[in-house]
Amino acid sequence: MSQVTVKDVARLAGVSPRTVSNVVNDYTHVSDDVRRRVLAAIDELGYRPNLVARNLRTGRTGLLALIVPEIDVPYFSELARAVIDAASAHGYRVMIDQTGHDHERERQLLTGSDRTMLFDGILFSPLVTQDEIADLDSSTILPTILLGEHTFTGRFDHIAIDNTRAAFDATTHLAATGRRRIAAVGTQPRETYSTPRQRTAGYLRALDEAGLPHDDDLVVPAAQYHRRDGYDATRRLLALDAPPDAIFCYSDLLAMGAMRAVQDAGRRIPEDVAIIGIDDIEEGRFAIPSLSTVALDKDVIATRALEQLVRRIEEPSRPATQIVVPHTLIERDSTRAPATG
Amino acid sequence: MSQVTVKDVARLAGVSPRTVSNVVNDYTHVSDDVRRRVLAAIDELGYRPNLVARNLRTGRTGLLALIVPEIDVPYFSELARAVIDAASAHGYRVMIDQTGHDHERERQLLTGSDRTMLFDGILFSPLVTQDEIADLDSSTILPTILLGEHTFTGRFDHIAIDNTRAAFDATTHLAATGRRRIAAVGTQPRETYSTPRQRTAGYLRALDEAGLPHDDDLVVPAAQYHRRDGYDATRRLLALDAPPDAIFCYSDLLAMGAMRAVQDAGRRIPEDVAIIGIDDIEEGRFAIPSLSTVALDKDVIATRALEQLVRRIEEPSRPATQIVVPHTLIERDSTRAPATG
DNA sequence: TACATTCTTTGCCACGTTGCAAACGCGCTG
DNA sequence: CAGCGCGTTTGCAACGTGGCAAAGAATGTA
Repeated sequence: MSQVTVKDVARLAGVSPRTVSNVVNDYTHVSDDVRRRVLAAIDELGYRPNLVARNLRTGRTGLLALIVPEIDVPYFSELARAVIDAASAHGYRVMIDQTGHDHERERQLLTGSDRTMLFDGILFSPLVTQDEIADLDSSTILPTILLGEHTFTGRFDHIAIDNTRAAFDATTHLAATGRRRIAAVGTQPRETYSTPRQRTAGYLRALDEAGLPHDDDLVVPAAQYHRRDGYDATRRLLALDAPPDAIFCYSDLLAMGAMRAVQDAGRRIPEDVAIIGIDDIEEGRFAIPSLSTVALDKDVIATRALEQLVRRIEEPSRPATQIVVPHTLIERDSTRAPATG
Repeated sequence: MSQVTVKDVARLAGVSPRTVSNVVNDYTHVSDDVRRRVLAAIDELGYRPNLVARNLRTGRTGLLALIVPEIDVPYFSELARAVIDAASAHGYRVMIDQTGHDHERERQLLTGSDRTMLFDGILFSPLVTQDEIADLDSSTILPTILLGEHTFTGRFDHIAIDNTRAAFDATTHLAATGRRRIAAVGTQPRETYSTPRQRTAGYLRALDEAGLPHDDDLVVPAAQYHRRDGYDATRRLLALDAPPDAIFCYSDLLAMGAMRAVQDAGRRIPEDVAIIGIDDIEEGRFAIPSLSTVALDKDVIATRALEQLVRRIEEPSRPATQIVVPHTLIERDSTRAPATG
């Protein structure tokens, strides 16, 4: 456990500490002989560079922070996997923070008011905050990339999803299979959360274009996007005098709960009720029935996010950019057209 | 972005840098007047202590590494959530590395041969490595806690699960509901992986105690523990001349794939085939039918692991201990006794 | 008033590393 | 053989912080 330093290596190899550093950092002009001796000494002593010291000197830590609401929500764990892999390709490692849907905590994490100066950059996937972000002075915080929000303020780099369009596509798909009473699950009581707001907008527009009426009874909030919330919301929908024949859930996880609720109520999917989500989590592919969804390509999101972040770390003053990642409708068993139109 | 240091604060507050440090660290003997002035200066300049420098000085980083095979496997993402929360309670933050089932990478991560000296400790959940761990000299690496393995070598602190017993309980439960041909899914080609070996041992012992014969055809390997692996293994089982009437999967995720395969084959759960897993992931609670399982309490695992790790960080030379976390059989719909015994 | 005691504040230094630029050594050229 | 240039190695200093112990100020005691 005792720290072996460049000095120890230098002494053993019979060179200066500085030369050891040169070897470790692959400096060009090092003779083969010296390199061999130094490497042998490193090996013998089990020397490992102290990253903290190195980073104090260079100002880089090689660490990024990924901030998500909850890591055990499949969308975020799948995203985290992609992010960690993408970061690894750029030589970075990823620390994960959870906000637990807590506004104030999101803000703290983002401004670094507690987690100071230990990271080279931040990847932030805000579930809830929006206005707060706009208030922040982007020049005072670390290089930051926002993931998944759509409203672009010009202050932060942004890997966005076209939420409105995704919701529109999902709802239109349901209408195209002959559904007439299409419910939406996942609105939020707080108006400020932009993702659900955008999805609701897309849902309503799709109803308009399909010539279907709006029905407030069919638009149900979900406090968080857990299976349980989808389950509860769907039970409420099924208890209506005129229950829906299709449910568009604002996330796949909500949809998993919805599917369970429909089957618990003794109704069939998709014959009685069709269900579609957004995210394309692995779980939906193996669900019974398999879940139709709007796929967000997490690998593309992660790859683009890391390109942007690395670029911004190297050039902090560059103008903020926005990238919209395309999505794809994936039709599976949960929305197959029923035998009778 | 430019770094504000104690010196800047000291200059503005009209005190020495050292005094600023005293204020920041809540040193006892600081006059109220000075404290006020320093805090005001900190506020005005937006000073944030540089953790890298602090950590270089104190030798602590406040960072832990959590090493798992894949973060998007629900068991590990749920475990990660618990670990991050538990770490947070001790003032630590958690960096996550994925081994991707890669032996050599597990070894590298564990010995820190690349990730040098940046963490105060390691939480390591090895899916595969076992012998390698035994070879390591525990005194040369960071404080490390192993999660989930059972074989205790006395070299590392260990939060263990009684794998043998868990598998025994699961299999015995299937036998108790009248199943006669109980399959096991999840053995590994490589004999060295101890978790599957222990589970197989428990499975076989349960068969013995229930008076059921062993049948090699009913013991199926799964390369990794993904839904797809469970699906493929189960298809093979169902294609047997004498297919099983119950399947014990070595993880819930395997079981999710197994359930899908059974239903794709037009057979009913639990009437034709009962299925049980291990892990108690949230997904299984909402599956259709809901999945019986052996629950491993991830919060307890995480809490105990952090207690141990913090203790070891403070006292590196203390003897290694092992804690076995209890498990619980949870009966749900996937193993309800069929109407006819 | 002189001295002991306690409370505050400070200067110096080191943590382990790398940037900088100077120094060294060697072979080549004129 | 002097002089030059390139390849190689090195000493010094600094990144920003906190440990240490001593200096300085304030208070209490004889």
